[in-house]
Amino acid sequence: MPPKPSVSKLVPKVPGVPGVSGASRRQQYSASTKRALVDVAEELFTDLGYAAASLDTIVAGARVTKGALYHHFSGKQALFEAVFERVESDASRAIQKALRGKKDPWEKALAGLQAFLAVVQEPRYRRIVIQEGPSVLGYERFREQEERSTFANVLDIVRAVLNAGTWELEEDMLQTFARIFFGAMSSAGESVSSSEDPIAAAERVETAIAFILQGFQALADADVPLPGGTAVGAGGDAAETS
Amino acid sequence: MPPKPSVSKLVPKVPGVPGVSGASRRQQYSASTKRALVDVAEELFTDLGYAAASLDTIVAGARVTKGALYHHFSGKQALFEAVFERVESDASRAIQKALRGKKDPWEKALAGLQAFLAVVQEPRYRRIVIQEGPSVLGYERFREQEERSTFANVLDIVRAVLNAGTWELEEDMLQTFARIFFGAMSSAGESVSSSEDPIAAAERVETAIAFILQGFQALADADVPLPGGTAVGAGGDAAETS
DNA sequence: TCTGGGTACGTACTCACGGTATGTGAGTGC
DNA sequence: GCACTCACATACCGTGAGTACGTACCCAGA
Repeated sequence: MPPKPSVSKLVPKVPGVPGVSGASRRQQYSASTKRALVDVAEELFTDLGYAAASLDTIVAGARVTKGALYHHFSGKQALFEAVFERVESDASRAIQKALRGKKDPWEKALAGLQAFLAVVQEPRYRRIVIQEGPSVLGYERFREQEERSTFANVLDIVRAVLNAGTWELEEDMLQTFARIFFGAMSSAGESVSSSEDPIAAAERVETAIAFILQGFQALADADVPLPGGTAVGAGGDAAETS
Repeated sequence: MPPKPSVSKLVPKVPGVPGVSGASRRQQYSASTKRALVDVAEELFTDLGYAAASLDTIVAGARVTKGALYHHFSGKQALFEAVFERVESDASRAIQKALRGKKDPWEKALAGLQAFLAVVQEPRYRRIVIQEGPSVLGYERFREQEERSTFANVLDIVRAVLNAGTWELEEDMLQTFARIFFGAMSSAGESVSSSEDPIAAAERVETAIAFILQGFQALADADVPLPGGTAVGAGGDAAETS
């Protein structure tokens, strides 16, 4: 049996401010419902997780039907990806904003660290990007996305800090350091936000990272080169305590 | 209609070595099918991921039915958890084995780092623990598990290294440092195993971490205290190149 | 040796959920 | 005013997790 006629429900969800929009009414409505879908999806994915957030619940929350959803997105994963990208780009912008104006690399690093720690404590970032991202998108796609947003910021900062030392790093090594710091801060951020005293925990993390950076500085001052070969062995000798 | 009688299929999957096992035949058979389920599940979860690995496929692979599965496990998630625990404990054992005999903290750290990097490149560890773990188990449960296995090793190493310096660290700070290193190495491990030249990438990671540890050592030698307060500000001053 | 009980499954089913096929009316360009 | 298409709504399907229930086999006790 074909679908019943049914009274029209195509009413504008948001009237659309007549300010700058040069799009037609149809386009405005369409964009509005699409945004509504992403909004609701973001909330439900954050609260329930990807698997537990059903499409029925999402479309109900956006007051549309699955037809609308599948018109705008190719499936559940694509919807998640849209949410993911928005959360990511928001995070990236927040970090860049914190970096604005900072010129000294160490100051920049500290500001970036604080901004990153703040971001990583947002429930939506934790859940959607860190927790569910890798398993829903697959690690490859996840990494691609990260690469050109939040991770790019970290790479920037690390580049600034390390090039401020006496060494000239090659790109691969820079990437490695950036990966290490990125992972360190992600993990630290998780532990901060799941701590019972997040403020104190955040301070500890800042202290720890700052300490590591201080170590860099000390090595730079002492003109210690980055060992390029196998491991620490070459210039490091058998290092006892002191 | 009630289920048809059906010919018996309860044949031993593994005859059971009569060596040490003091259990009855029934118990042996039971344990055998349970192990078979976990084996197949581990493989399928690793290859396909949690969501894409259906229970039907798993039980078919283990040549049993869902009845058997639900007799041994309360559900899909419980099965995953069993797999998770096994992978985790294997990893933990591998790391502990690498640490055996090492007395010098720095040597111990390097050995632990190498072992961890090796573990984190195993597909099953990457997929089941790092990738799917947090989203399937939920971050809390995931963390609990990690806390008493792989992370415990890292904490151990960090404790040894940091206490080898001139500082006496309080427990919270140790945990923070351990978290940071744990995250750093997880992330680094991921990047290593998804690199097109994993060996070179692993070397870079070792170099980077060793360099960070060298920084620690330099600070220890210079009797630099761990700043307890807010940030690096105090002793750091505006550090230009050199 | 027989028998009752409990363990270790097998079978058939339900229900929720992601995805699809198809219909339809409001906008839009002409 | 009219055809056409876009932006949805409706009804349906397949799959897969979980469940209810039945049964064969093992083992302990009499």
